[in-house]
Amino acid sequence: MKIATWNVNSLKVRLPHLLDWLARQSPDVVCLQETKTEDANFPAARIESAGYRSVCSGQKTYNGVAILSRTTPEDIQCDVPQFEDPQKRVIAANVGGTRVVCVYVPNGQSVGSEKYAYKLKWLAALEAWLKDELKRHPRLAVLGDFNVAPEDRDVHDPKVWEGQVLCSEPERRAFRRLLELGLKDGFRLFDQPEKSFTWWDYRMGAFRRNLGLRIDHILLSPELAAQCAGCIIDREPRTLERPSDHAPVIAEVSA
DNA sequence: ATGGCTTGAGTGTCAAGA
Repeated sequence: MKIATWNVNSLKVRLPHLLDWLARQSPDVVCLQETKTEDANFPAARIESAGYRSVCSGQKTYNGVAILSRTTPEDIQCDVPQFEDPQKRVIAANVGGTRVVCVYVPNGQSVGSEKYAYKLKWLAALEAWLKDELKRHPRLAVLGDFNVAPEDRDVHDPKVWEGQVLCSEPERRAFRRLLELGLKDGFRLFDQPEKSFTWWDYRMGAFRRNLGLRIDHILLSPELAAQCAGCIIDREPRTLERPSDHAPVIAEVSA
C-alpha cells in the first residue's frame, strides 16, 4: 500500500497537477493539506473520476485537509477531539485496516508570536490525542505538513534558521514527543540523500538552488514502521509551472 | 529593503504562508 502526503497550496489551482500526479504515482491513500476550499466546492467528482474516494474538512481561504483513497474511507473524524479550534487542520479515517490521520500543523509565524503559542498548544493537543489513538489503532499512520524541520540536516542552512520558526527547540521538542509515543519518522527509516527537503520558498529561486526545509512527514506506528519498504520525496511536481511550494512524500507499507 | 512569490478575497490591496 502506497500512502502519501502533499500540501497542495490551493486544491483549486493545483487540481491538474494532483490528477496528473495520481495517474503517475497511483498511490492508494493521499493526505492533502491547504486545500483552501469549503466542502461544498470540493472537487469530489473529478477526484472520483480519477479513481479515488475522498473525505474533506475545509474552510474558505485558509487551511483545509482531505483524504483520498482507492477504497472508501470509514470512521471519519475531523479535528482533534476536546480541542476547540475553528481552523480545519485534521481529518482521520480508516482505510482498509489502517488508521490514517492527516494533519496540517499551524505555521507559527514567528517565535514568540500569538500564532507560535497556538502552534505549541496545538502540537500538545495532537500529542495527547495520538497517544490514545496509538492504543486504539496498532496500524496508525500520521501524515501531513508538520511545519517543523526536526533536525539540522533537514534545513538547507541551519545557521540562518537557528532558533527561527519551524526550527526552534520548543517546536523540535514537540515533534520529538510524537516520536517518543512510538511513532517513527518514515523518511529516516532509510538511507536518504543529503539535503532532502519537502518545501522551498517561492522567492529567490529557492527550489532551483535547493534552499529548502523538510517539514512534511509520514509518521508510522511500530507495526507499520516494521512493514515499511521505502519512503521518498517526489520533487517532480515542484518542477512544473505554477507548482505548490511543497513536494509530496510517499511511503510504501505492507497492506 | 521584514523585501523577495503565491493564493484568496474581491477590484484595491492586504493577510497569510514558511
